[in-house]
Amino acid sequence: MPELPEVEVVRRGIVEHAVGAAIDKATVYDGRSVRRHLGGPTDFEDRLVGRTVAGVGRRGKYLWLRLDNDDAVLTHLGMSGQVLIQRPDLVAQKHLRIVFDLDNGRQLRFVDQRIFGGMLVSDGGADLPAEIAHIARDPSDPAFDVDLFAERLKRRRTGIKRALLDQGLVSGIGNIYADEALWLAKLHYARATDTMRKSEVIGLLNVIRDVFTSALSQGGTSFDALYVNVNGESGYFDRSLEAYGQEGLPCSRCGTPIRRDSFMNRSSYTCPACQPRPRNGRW
DNA sequence: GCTTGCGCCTGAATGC
DNA sequence: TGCATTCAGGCGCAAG
Repeated sequence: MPELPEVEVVRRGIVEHAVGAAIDKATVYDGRSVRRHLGGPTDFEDRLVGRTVAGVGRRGKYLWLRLDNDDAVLTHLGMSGQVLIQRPDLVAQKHLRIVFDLDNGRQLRFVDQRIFGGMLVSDGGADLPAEIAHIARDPSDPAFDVDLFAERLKRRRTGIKRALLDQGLVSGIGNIYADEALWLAKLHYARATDTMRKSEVIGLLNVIRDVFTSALSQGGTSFDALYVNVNGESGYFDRSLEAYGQEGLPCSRCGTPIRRDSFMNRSSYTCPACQPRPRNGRW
């Protein structure tokens, strides 16, 4: 699924290939991809015709097209979403859900196999859509407030992984990203947030930033004018994972087999030696 | 107010 | 072979 670096790559791709273009026509092929747009598919389409894309914003894994009337097209890729900029004559993808015909001779296509993602028109949301005002900044955002984050962690009564996955606390971190960051920082997912030392919090944030930065430098070259890369299998799956999905394989630091635990209806991977379970851990 | 768990989806992988 | 079941995941929402 697209992780934070991939979403930023998509944002930059849209900036390059769609900003300044007007939307001649919008077509929703699957209403489920706009289910969060309360006015329904027809209203969604109608409100975009004639609008110009003035810019592209991002908060966590959410993207939005800033429109010239101060509205926004809020977009989330979910687990399998792609945004493609293509020629209109290219054959439609199997899971093509939404198409914008742009006046620059291109189409902006939203393709999403599992429909966990979607789009909606946000009233007056060009600056920051109200629908995502509750989403925190990501650790690579210059305005991310480390002190505030550490303080809020301290007040939580939960485990560090839950906290990392809570987009209201810090955004952009999914299950894979969380497991890899915790492995790098040698922290167990059940570590109680209120026992975290400031230095540990800072170390964890630095690890997350490092992964983001290196992924971004690699992802930035992987698309051209006709394809804004959001390949669902790119990014993390191209890199070598240290913990996620490595059950039974030796930890690259110490050789202990990586273990898999069921956690929050999904999997968590840890090195039992490098990341020992805390005595007073919290889920 | 905070924490926890469900349900939305598809298709690949697995089980019988 | 073929059908049925399980699993993966982000996020909104409701229940605790």
